[in-house]
Amino acid sequence: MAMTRPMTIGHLARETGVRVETIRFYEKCGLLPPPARTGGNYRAYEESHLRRLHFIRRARELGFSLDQVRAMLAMSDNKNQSCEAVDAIARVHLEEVERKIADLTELKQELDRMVNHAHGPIADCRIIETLNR
Amino acid sequence: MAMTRPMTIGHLARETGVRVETIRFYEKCGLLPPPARTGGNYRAYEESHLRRLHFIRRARELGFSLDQVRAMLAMSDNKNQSCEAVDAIARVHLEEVERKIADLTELKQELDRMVNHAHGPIADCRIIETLNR
DNA sequence: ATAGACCCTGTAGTCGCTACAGGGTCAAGC
DNA sequence: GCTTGACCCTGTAGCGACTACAGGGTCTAT
Repeated sequence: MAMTRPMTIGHLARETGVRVETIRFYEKCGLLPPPARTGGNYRAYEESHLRRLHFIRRARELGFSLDQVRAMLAMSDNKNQSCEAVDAIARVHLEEVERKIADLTELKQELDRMVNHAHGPIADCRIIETLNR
Repeated sequence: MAMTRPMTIGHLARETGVRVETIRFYEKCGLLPPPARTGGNYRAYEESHLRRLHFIRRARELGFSLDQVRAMLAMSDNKNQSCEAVDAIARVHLEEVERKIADLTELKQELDRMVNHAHGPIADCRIIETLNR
């Protein structure tokens, strides 16, 4: 019988770009279901794990928190529900991102002002002066 | 003799907008020097602490890490040095901020694309689809 | 004398991993 | 059959920058 080797955690890691320790961490905190084990107690993954981990990785890249990812996964497992709840999560996250961009842009302006000045002795360092205001 | 009351940690907190616990935390990790103590073992702060804490707060608001703040404080204590090192820290930080803005802007575009689509059953939810790619 | 606001120390929790320590398993080469 | 080295296992501790207790003590006003 042709017995293809089980997919190990290392395979999954290389395939998805998620580190081995992180995969175990995702399992521990309930994001990735515990896979079957081989005789030697190695984790043996299936295609479904691969897909789920890809999903998690992509969502994380997009800055969703693990809680948000968890919620979205639960919804996508529940195929007959409406997509509104997922949309709501994405919208909240989008707002957070927009707020962060605005904050950082203000910050950048202030840092620009601080940095673009001549150097001298500490006593009249513009940066320290600015921070002391 | 007129004995003004010592400045308590609560005063310092109200004055600077830094929480009491955070002030103690800054002391523990060496950012704020340990003040004198009253008979009842309360911390009794001086003007210098107030100034230093203002500095820390401002730098934190501008997104400098505690390590960066520590370095800048050390330099500003050392008044006869040049200001170049402080400038270098600020420049590195500015670059980080710029990179973050760029990343978040890309992110926002992708989220915009995800969110601006009609709702339907989960089965053809654009968001989940996008995350599955 | 007592209530209530404030202060103290020390420890554990948050988030999302990362990095060990101290072992076991497996495939290939000799 | 034995060894080497790559891989896997569990469990725990660490990061940064706080935050939130628990279990006490102090100070001020009534």
